[in-house]
This record gives sequence, structure tokens and C-alpha cells, in this order.
Amino acid sequence: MPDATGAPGPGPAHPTKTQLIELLAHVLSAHVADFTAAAAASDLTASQAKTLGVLRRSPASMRSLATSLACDASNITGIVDRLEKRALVRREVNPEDRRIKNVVLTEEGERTIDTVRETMHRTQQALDKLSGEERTELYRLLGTVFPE
Amino acid sequence: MPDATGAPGPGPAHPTKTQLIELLAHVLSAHVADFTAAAAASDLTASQAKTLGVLRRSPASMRSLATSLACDASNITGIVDRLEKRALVRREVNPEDRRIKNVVLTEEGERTIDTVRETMHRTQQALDKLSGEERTELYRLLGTVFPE
DNA sequence: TCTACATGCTTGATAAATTCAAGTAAGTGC
DNA sequence: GCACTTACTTGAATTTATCAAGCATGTAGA
Repeated sequence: MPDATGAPGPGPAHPTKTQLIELLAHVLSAHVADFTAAAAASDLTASQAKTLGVLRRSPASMRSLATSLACDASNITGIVDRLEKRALVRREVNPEDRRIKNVVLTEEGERTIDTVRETMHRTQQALDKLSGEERTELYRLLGTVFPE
Repeated sequence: MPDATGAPGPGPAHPTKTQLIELLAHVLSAHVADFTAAAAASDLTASQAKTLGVLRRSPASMRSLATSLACDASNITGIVDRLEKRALVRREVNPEDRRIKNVVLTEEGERTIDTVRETMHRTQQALDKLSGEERTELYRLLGTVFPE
């Protein structure tokens, strides 16, 4: 008999929401470990790399970075300070509202976060296990669950 | 035309691995935000709650906690110290190998992590969007991608 | 306009997380 | 017994994280 505990693996035929949450937690912690290691290989902390990741999509204000990363705004100041010191990002004052600073990836910052993502070997290999169809299905399901 | 950027949402018909990784990163950060907030509601830091989560499955040595959480062993000492001070976990010496300390959840620790998980409203609601069949399929896909 | 009030960011204080180097205790192999 | 490894802890240094306070800017109403 399989299990009723939510352990990963082939798993139950009809997982409960709780079991799915446990599996999600498991998947995400594997992902975080891989991400952290890849970031370290580029001399970045996880928070710094996460910040670059958010900015990879588009520039953002300090405030919206804080929201994306679910932390206090004052925390972002330090993280961006350190990234800026390494010329991975740039602060630009928004001329429409001079209180706002737009944080923008430099080209080097862009290269750096791309490298981090390529270095996530475990995740890369994990996704290689899926067929094209399965990948499409996973993308659809995740997109449904966590839209925005 | 949709997009070629890997933005979440309905998404491309045939996502590349890179797009899937971006979506995973997105899911991850939404989940982390939810988790962190839920942990804070129980007066726990994210690391403390993550540790309780690992122990919820089964007791573990300091060493294996460090491996699970992908951090230095010395880091675990402090985290477990603080959890132990609050009587959420207990250190027990392994009689077979007296170097090893088994960290065990107390009943209160168990209740606490269960509460945290129930408090993850956003994640709960997100999973409610799936039908039973979709949930099964997501479980299968995630289990395939990240076994162990 | 001037006066409140709200918003965006920074600074300083403090705690926690994190890593590394070093140290102690306990097991393993010769 | 002796070298070697493994498990954990300690101490120093950096980063992350939060909160309270402060400054600059924007907004709305009297």
C-alpha cells in the first residue's frame, strides 16, 4: 500500500490538498537549495539573486521590490546598495515622482542572473524528465494555481 | 499575440525549459511570501518554520537538517537553540552514536507547524482552483520532477 | 496658498540567519 | 594506541530582517 503521509514519489492516486501542500513544500525546498547553490557560485546571496530575478522581468521601485520579496522596504535598501556597489543594478530617479527610485538591471546584472539560472543543474535535469506534453501541462497547472 | 518572455498566466502553448524555470521561480516566491507571513503569525522566522516543517515528516540529526535546509551545520545549532528554548523541539542523544543529536518535534511544535500550514490562506485558495483530476495530475508531475 | 496627511526611501538599533575557521567529543581503521 | 573522519558547538564577521524615526516629495482639502 502506498501511503497516507504525503511523502513524495509516485504518491497517492487522489492526493488531498494537504498532501499537495507538503509536496509543494518539498519541491520548493529542493528548488531553493539548487537556487542558493547556483547563486553562491556567482558570489551572490539568495536574497541578492532573488532580487536580480525579479528585476530580470522588468525594472521596479524599491517599494515594489519589497512587496515582491515580501519584506520590509528598509531591507531592500541594503540589498540594492550591495548590488549597486557591484554594478549589477542601477538606481534611477523617476522624473514623474521624484520620491521613487527605479532599480534597473545593468547588462552585467542581466548576464549574472542568467548564469545563475543556467547553473541550476538539478532543476534543469529535473525538468528534463518531462516530455514536451508534460511540460506544457505542468506550465498550465502552475499558471492556473499561481496567476498574477 | 501572447508573449515570448515567460510571463505567468495562461502562457505559451509550448513552454521552453527556461520559461518553466521562470514560472517555478514565480511560484516559489509567491509560496515563500505566504509561508513567511504564516510563520510570522505564529511568531516564527521563515527558517524556524522551515525547520519545523522538515521535522514534521520525521526526526532528524543536526547534520541532516543542515543538508535538508542546504546550509552550514553551525547555522542549525542556533536555530534549534531558539526552537528548543520555546519547547517546540527537543534534542535527544542517539545512543548508538553519541556524537549524533536527534532533533524531535514536541507536541506543541507539531501543533505549531500544522497551524502555520493551515494559515497559508493564499496557497490554500490557490489549490482550490484545481479540480480533483488536476490536483492528481499536478501531484504526479511534481513527484516525477522532484522525486527522492 | 497653506496645512495636513500620505507615500517612498534611508538611517540606526537590534535580532536572527549565514558562513567560515577552529575546537571538542566520539566513532573508525590500521 | 594513533591517525583520520564525523557530528556538533563556538566565535567572528557579514547579510538579512524588522521596527521606529526621519527626510523629501506628492496629494487633498480648508
